[in-house]
Amino acid sequence: MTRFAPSPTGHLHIGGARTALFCWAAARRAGGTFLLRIEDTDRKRSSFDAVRGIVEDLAWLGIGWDEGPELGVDGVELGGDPRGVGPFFQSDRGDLYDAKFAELIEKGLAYPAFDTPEELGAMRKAAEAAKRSFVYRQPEGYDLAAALERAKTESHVLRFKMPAEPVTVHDEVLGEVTFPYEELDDLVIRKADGMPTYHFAVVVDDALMGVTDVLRGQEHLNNTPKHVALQRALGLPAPRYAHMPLIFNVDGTKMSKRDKDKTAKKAVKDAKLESSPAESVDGDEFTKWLKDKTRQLTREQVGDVAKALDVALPEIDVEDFRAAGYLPEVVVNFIALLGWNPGGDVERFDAAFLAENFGTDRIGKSNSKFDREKLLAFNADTIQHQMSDEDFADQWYEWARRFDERLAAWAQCDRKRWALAAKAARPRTKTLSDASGAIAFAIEPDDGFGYDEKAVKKGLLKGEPNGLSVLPDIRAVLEMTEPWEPEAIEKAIHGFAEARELGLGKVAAPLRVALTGTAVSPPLGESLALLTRESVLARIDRCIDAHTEA
RNA sequence: GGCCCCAUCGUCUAGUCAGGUCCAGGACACCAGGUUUUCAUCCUGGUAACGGGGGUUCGAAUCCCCCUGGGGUCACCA
Repeated sequence: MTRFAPSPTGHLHIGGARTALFCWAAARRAGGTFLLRIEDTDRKRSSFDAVRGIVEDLAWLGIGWDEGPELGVDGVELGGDPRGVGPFFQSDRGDLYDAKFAELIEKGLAYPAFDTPEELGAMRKAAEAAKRSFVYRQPEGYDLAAALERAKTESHVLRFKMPAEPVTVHDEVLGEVTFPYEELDDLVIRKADGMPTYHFAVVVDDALMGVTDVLRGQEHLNNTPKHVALQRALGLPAPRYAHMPLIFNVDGTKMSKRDKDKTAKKAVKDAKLESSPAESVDGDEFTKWLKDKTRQLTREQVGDVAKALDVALPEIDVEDFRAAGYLPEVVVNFIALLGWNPGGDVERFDAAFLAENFGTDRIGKSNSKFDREKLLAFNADTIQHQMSDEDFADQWYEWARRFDERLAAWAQCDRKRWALAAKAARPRTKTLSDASGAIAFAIEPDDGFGYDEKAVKKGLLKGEPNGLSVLPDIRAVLEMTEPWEPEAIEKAIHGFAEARELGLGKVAAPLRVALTGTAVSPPLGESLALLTRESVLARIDRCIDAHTEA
């Protein structure tokens, strides 16, 4: 029994996705159950929208939960509560926690505390000055009965009375780790608003839900002795723990939303912009944001700014990778490799392989850096070498429906042409979002593009005979070519080049300029077939017109 | 700063637990050639690492200690 327990305060971070993936894989490998629990005890920051987003991201990655909130994602119903261990939103579990609070108070292991934030701040400062950790302890001469009485009318928190002994944590990845009592404090277990803190809720819920294996990030290692102490105090079973290494940017910084603001700010400064390039960001906000290094725009706003400046933002959340056109199976493969590997030289595998081979014994101990270059290489390899044209056409279309409406509309109006576009684009695309670049010329109106100067010089004007002079003759051939399909067109062009004893480049180059305005396009047969014959002839005429005077 | 964790190519890592088969293997990136009508592919080759110092041992990337370096954590956030 494993669980993923996100706090719904934002999008699913790529690191969180890896945690979820490993929990899922561990359960699958063991023939166990994977459970989803929503840790929404921070009522100010939690939202159902965030739950929705996280759940959709998990589903996109192919990580389905056996037990948990019953939610439909893309028509698939997930979750359920066959054992009756729910509800799965911590905010709905108040009665369960209250019973445990009462139990601890009765045992004399929990007590109310009335310290103000100012008092606590002063204690922290004192600890810092004394060069030791801040550790809260029950004051000398504390009168529990009096405090309990006072707590009836006064705002307070409930603290756990930490037993005076060291705690050893048994970790599947790191081994035995012992924490001295001097580092473990009387932590808050119930906030002033009555909600349990994370430490308390996680211990109670894992036990009540029968969780046997907890896999989480190494940032939680220092929390674990607190959880273990709480389990002992409550007489609850302890799950097995496996703490995994963390993921950072290549430069060693944390992968955080802030990176996007940083990138956008740099782009704005490089472009020497003084006013907001995006409608969603008003002038005042823009100036403040630009001046203040720590200030952040919303996800949508940064996106708008970046779009206006045509810069790519670093992907941080699962949603970012999805929007950037990475395939879910590639993301799964890549993040699995950050901290786990099956041994030997194997590195390309799918979720099914993970489900069969995953084990905490092969989780690494050291942190890793997220190298987008390698992710991109995996994605390109998958698209170009492991996918069929049909499969690519479908996935690309699904992507466009969500992230590129104009492209989706174009795809919609002629499915046969879309299949051809996919065939032409697939061998030269690395991500679904860059795929449209290869066939963009076909979407433009016939007179909707300009001519690249270099391409014109080289493809049209240079040499003897020059490309421009070849155009009328190849036009005549194309006028007669039947059927208007890649193979026949290719054959006609080759035949023409041979008959005229011209190198193929001598024909291809001017055609590319005429049809795309550039020196680059997919193979000619496919490129021409993507356009109608009328379109091709019109573009050739326009090109001849445009360059004959010059 | 206290406590805790970690340490193999630029990056992800195999090898470490059971020391010799490792003058350290794979992948991405990079460099050089080649194939290709453009682009993208593809092929061949190459550069590149056991953080430092002490031990233990016939023998250490592998075991021990110290140092150095990196990271986590020290909330009424999770």
